[in-house]
Amino acid sequence: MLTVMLPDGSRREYESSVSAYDVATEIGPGLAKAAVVAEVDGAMIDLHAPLPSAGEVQLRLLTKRDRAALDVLRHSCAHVMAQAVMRLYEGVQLAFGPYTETGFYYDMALEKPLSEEDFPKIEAEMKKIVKENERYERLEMPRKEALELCREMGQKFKVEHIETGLAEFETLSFYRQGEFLDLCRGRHVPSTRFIGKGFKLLSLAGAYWKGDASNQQLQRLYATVFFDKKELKEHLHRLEEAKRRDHRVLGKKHNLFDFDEQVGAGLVLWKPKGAVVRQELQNFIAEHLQRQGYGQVFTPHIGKLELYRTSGHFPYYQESQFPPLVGRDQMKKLADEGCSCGDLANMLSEGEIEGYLLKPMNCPHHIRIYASEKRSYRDLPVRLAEFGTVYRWEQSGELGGLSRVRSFTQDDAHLFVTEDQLSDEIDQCLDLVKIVLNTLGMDDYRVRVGLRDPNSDKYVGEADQWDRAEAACRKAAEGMGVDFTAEEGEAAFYGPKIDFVVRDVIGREWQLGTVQVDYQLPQRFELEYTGADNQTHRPVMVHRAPFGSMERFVGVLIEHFAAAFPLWLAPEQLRLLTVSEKSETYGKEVEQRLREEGFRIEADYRGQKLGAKIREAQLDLIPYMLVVGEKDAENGTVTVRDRIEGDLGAMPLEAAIVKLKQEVTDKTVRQVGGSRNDGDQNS
RNA sequence: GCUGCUGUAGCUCAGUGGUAGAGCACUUCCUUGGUAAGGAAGAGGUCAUGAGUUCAAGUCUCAUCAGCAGCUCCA
Repeated sequence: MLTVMLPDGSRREYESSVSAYDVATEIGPGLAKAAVVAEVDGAMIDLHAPLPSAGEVQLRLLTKRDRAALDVLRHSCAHVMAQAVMRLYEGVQLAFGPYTETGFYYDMALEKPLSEEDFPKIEAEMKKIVKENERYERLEMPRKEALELCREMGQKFKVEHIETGLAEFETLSFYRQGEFLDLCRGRHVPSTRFIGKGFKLLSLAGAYWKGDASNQQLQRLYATVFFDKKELKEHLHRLEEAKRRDHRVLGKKHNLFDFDEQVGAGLVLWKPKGAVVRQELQNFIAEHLQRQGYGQVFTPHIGKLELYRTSGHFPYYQESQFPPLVGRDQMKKLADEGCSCGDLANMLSEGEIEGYLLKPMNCPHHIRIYASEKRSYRDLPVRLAEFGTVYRWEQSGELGGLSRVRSFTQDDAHLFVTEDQLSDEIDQCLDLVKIVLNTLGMDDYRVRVGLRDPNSDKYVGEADQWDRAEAACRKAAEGMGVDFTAEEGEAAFYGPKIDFVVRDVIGREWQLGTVQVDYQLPQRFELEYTGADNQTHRPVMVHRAPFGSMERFVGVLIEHFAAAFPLWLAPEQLRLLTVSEKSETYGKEVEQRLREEGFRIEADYRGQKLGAKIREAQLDLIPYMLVVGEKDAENGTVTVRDRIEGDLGAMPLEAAIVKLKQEVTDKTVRQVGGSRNDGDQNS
């Protein structure tokens, strides 16, 4: 006898074999119709699969309101998509077809590659399959039979997967709907009818078999599905909305930065308006560095290869660096000797000839500053900060907007501390990151503690030092009072780290602020200090950058504010608008006064109607407009218009200055509440 | 780096192998208007670059450069 416990606490008993669907039918035909899949003792099971014949189980029936049911639907839809493709095209080899956070994909190899022009045809075929309402039928068989079956079907990826990834499984499952049969763990909706009309093919991309770049590249067909068409429409609408916040689009529209083919890929040109944002952020950090006892330094953009041989950056990370700069005389000599590029690379690696490197990191330079003086424990911590520009040869396919560039400026600092000071110093660094994020109202981030991957050999240093450093990071993260995840394989090659990770508008994650603990570089550079015991000791290093890089941070910030910056960051804080050309003289007086007070102000004296000037200023996302007309000239007032609130009325110029200055000092972040004043009503 | 797509005016984009187009922006003139678009005229192009096919190429082919999506990578 089987006892079924339901989430509401009720229980039902069955003598004969039943499925979750049978139970649902008994409870009510409405539930039976709405049920998509079931959960038995926490494990997903097909609705029509038989429940155990005896004992007691917890049963939960999932409907389209459950997120887990949506994942199942998407997985089922992936099968339908594969089925459609196989009906339409020859020689389709299927790889994997899972659901994702927002949809699903199927990786496959075809004789003739698909293009987006094929989408309507595939979608039409999928509609047909949905209408055919084929049942998803689960088949289980021993691995030998499964292997044989996949061989017969000519599905070489499935064969390989059974032989490698699924080597430990004795029994394998397949799902069949209509003529389509696929190796699959499940689960699925009962039949294709459940998929409905809320699906859409989205894009086509390349993907490597099993995610390995040395394997064959497949075609990945991206799509999504929702339980109803309305949800699909909303999803597509959200994607469109996100595109409007894209920093690459807004950066161009508002003249913040640019890229230029002639300058080179991944090399940012900061235009005056973008430079203001970056400079204000730097000033903001610099103020906190001063408070926290940092010393500001400047170092060159290049350094000898010897420096990076010592640090370990060269030749091991050569492929992500710009190639070394070799002296002219040396190049000539080598050329005369008939030396090949390969020979040159070898000689550089071996240190037989010297060269310079565009710096990929600032740490070695800062280390040499530390080493330039005899240090006592009384000097520690030594905190060296620099907005240091570094150069990395990112793969061409990785470049994108401000998020991934080949030259970027880190708000970098290196702390040289005693073992005893380490914990407090890490805390102080984390505080700084939190101050930055709080000030800007960015609360949508996650914290990641990056630990070494025990199976990799890319790390340098002793295991016990790593253990201590990792423990210090964990402890610091715990002390922050926010959720964090510890992730193996996310450490730097010299030590573990604590990263602040945010998402951009298209859902990609970016590491911003970072704090890293390092026992290795002090050792490689043989750094020392004299302790209270008059013995020589080795300092520990902390690398930290609250923004990460100015480029990436500004990129994220543009998307965060949709380019409508708070007053203290706005490239153009104020715009003065004259009601008519009669007020130009008074306008110039007011403009000059505000400029002297330190505001970034522009004025619009054109013979246009006020309404037109206001509209332009709104679309340009100017925080405050100062309207001056003949009445203002008489009374010595300005009529303030807030980008968000609208007309605030006339006030004496001096009163406006006080108000605006206060908002700048407070770094106030004011979010748009209304619906029509975020400047993109027209786009 | 790999796969696919894209590159036309400052911006967003039309353009059938046969004389280069629109909207916005810009310039000039008219309008002097108090809180989201006043009117008229004008200027603006090596169709990314280089080769090829063709009587003829923005359009077809190839290469290069750059961008986009995804994959791989990110000290």
